[in-house]
Amino acid sequence: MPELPEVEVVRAGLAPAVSGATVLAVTVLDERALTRHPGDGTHFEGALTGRVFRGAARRGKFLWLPLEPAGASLSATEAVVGHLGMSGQLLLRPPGAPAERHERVRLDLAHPVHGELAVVFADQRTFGSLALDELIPTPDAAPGGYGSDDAAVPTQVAHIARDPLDPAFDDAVFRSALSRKVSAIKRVLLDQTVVSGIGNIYADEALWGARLHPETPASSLSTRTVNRVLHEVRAVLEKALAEGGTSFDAQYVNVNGQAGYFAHSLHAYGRTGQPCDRCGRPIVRVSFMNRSSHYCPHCQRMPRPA
DNA sequence: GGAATAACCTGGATGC
DNA sequence: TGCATCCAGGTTATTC
Repeated sequence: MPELPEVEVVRAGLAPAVSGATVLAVTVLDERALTRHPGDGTHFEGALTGRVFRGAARRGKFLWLPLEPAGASLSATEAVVGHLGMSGQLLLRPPGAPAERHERVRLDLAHPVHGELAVVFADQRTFGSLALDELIPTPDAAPGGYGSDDAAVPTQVAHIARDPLDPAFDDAVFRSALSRKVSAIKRVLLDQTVVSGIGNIYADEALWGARLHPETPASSLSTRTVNRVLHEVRAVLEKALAEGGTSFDAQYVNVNGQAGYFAHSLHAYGRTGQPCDRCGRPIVRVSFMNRSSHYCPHCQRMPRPA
């Protein structure tokens, strides 16, 4: 499932291909891919055709492609915002390539150096989406996301917190937010308004690394423990990024359709019944927030109530 | 206002 | 073999 490392791999692959490229044509095959777009498919096609992309940026699991000002919107700044949901893929294909399975939207581009190419948005479970959105200034005047120097962020991403790998991420703000949350630490890690980019896989992995039970109340954690959680979150995200992300099946691939290798490095997620890499006792799986939590009941014990 | 829960969605895996 | 059911989970609307 695309979390921060997977989305960053996609962003890094898209950036050189779309920067400076002109949109020749847009084909919307399934309007369910435009649930976040304010208009219909025809509007999306008309609004994008002829526009020029400036690059590719990302915050958490959201990525966006800023556009050069054009036509009536000379004074406005806009971007195509994308979210991969659970199964979305953004693929680079040669012009005229046959339709991908579950292809929803195709952008035909002309790049000044690379020539013509197609950006294909394919999505099996249709949780992902594309949208044309306005860019607004960031409150802290720092770059809106990784991959862009512009202090701007799409309106649809403005409520999302910065991710732990963002140079502008404020550790003190994160510690303060946790101290006010009575919810379980895993629930807080999945809350994209507190810290972005972490999904079920990396939350389980970071908590395993920090030796914390997923149900531990966030507000009960000491400053030292919160720092340990942050350290583990960053470590697991950076390692996953270096290994190209986590792929269990065909649901996550980079822009060239290749899978990542981080699934081989997992310690907790998806290892139900297998021995813990620290103590050898079996990893357990429990239901949590309509999904699953994987942890070692020996290494990650629930603290006793005060 | 904060926290918890349900709904959205498709296809693979599993059981009968 | 075919059908029904379960499961995966990011985001958001709804409910408490």
